[in-house]
Amino acid sequence: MALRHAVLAALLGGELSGYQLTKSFDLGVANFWHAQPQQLYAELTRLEKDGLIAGREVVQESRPNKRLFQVTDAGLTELADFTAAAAKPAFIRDDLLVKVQAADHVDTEALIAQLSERAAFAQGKLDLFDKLLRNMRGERTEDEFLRGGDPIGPYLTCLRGLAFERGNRDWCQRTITILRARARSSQQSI
Amino acid sequence: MALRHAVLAALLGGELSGYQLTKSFDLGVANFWHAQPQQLYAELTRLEKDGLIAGREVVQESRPNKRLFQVTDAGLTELADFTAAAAKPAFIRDDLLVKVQAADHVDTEALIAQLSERAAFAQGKLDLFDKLLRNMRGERTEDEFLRGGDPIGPYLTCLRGLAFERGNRDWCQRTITILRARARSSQQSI
DNA sequence: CTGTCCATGTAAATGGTTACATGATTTC
DNA sequence: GAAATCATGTAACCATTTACATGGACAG
Repeated sequence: MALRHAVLAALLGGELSGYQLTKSFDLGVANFWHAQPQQLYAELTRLEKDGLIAGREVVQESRPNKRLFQVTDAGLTELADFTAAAAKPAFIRDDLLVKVQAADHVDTEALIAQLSERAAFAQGKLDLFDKLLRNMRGERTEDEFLRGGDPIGPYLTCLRGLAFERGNRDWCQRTITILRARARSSQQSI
Repeated sequence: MALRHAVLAALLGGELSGYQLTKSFDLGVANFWHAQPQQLYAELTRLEKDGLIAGREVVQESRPNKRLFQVTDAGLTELADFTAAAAKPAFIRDDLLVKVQAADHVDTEALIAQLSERAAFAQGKLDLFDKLLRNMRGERTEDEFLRGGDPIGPYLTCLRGLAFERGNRDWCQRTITILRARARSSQQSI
């Protein structure tokens, strides 16, 4: 049951509406978790019912009203308890890897197409994360920010997201190169 | 619905029993997917009913009988179709990252304890993957194996697993260092 | 004689995805 | 005039986890 804690963690930066939460969880800005809008709205309702967040209505004129939520003291306690408890290891679970696992038995071109797409996607996220990091640290160098910048949590998770996507991109590109080379040499031997 | 394809991909290497499948999916040997034993047994039943795998009973003396499964032609077709279809992007979903996201609001020591544990876990997987890779390529150098070794699929996914766990370990260690340094300097300023 | 490995499941509960629904406003 | 953005949900379905169950063989 970590979605609730992910939402709590996301709200620590300041109050947000369901819609704004949706945006951050969607664009991968919240690289520490991923969730559908429907899940978020449902979770917000539950969290408020349980008193872990408090919502306030904001009336708007030329757009629908919205509710902004912020973490309560009870919410902070809940997060502290969650942090103290043991974390389960995170496993990879990826369609694309399943396909590559079967590489010897499926069409190489189809595989390469998907790897390219994934590499491009990863590059997109890389660019985004890079921008976010620069934004967070402002004028400071990375070292300066890491030593005393504030808040540090989102910066650290963003660094993990960056490394993950870099790993993704590099592996995809390398795999493409390998598969292409093998395709060429097996053609020659026919 | 990719568990079925993960199972099919895992069976490509040769026929396996449910129990043997369990082992590989458990130990992270199948780094492309992760699943509980119960899920695997259920999926095997379904796959056999759908004719994508065929099982044969193996009678044993001093241990329970078992059923070995292998992929049928229909199963291979199914895998090919799956490979041709677009893959969804893989998202990180990790308890530990949620905790780090909240780093500014929770106990630093608890966080560091968890990061150390994760780093050790990642190191364990690194060692395992390294051994697996060496096993697969035998006498050959990595380059030789990548150029013509067989099967290549499992080798490629294992490389991804290796890179992922290396990323995990390095990030955990770096994060620990950063958090410790900050804890020290904030103590001095009190 | 206790614990681990082999071997296979069922049942209940929780978590996540997909499809559907609504309606005003601003931007192209 | 069409599409995207803001704003919030409900309902049905699928996937995953957790708990429970069984039983012989072998190692310490």
